[in-house]
Amino acid sequence: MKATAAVPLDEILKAAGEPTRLRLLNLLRLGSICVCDLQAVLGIPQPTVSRHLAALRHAGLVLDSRNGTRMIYSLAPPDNPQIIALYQLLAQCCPNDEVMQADVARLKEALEQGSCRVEAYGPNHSARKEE
Amino acid sequence: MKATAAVPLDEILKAAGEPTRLRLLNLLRLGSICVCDLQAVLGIPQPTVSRHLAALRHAGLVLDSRNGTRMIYSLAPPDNPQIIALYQLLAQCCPNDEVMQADVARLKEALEQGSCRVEAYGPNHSARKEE
DNA sequence: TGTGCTTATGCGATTAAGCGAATGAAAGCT
DNA sequence: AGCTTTCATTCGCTTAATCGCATAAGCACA
Repeated sequence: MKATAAVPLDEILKAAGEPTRLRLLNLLRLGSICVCDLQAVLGIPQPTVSRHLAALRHAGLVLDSRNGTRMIYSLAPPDNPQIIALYQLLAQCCPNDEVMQADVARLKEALEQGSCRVEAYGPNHSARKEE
Repeated sequence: MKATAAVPLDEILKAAGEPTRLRLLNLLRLGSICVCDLQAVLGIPQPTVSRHLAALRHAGLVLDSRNGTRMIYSLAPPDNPQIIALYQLLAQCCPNDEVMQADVARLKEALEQGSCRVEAYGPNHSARKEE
């Protein structure tokens, strides 16, 4: 029963080392979000969002779970040193980034309007890993 | 007098998200090392080492200084949150990597034989930044 | 089954990354 | 100056990454 299949550190950093994927990771720090909401916040085509999310999933950085027709994405649980350290890095650096600040602002605005739904993390959070 | 010219986080992660560059960063955690010694430890062609070091330098992750015919590379000083967080990540993850363990072992072996020279960090450490 | 909504994937084109081999460039030594 | 050592850069090539567009696949509901 292995954890996240031990993704090499260079692959983790490569997955995170892309502007759009960093924005996705930053948004997912707030909770689980579906693809269409992520697309709306980022303002980029849906296939692009989906592909970047797939890249993050292959690197073991996010998990997905289906809710009806929607795929809910969330950050992978910090169950190994690499993920833990990366999340610390995100927590320290993302709040200083203007683009990410704007993303969070748009997400919260959509939240108040009820046009999207961010599920906060909880104990009963079943999500499949990898592939 | 700005620090490291504020390299975006995604560029920093992209620079670090490559196997050879990660090995270079890990070795430089031990001190400043010249190109030829890095080449010997990694066992890869010299132009390849030089190119990867240039990529790390453009990302603000390493500094270089000339000593005679040799270029001495060293980790950039942790003068901003991004660099600090990255170094924490390296410190937590690199010791668990077998390849990097072997690199360090080879470097220390070369050190004992006197065939290379690692300069530990000190106060009188002048190195030029960027370009 | 058919329709609509949401997400994933295939395809083609563009761009970027990486490497090997050769060449340049800089410094020290005789 | 000539030679050696050390390092950077160029060229050509191969491979990988990214994107836009179109299309397929999965689910819900009538």
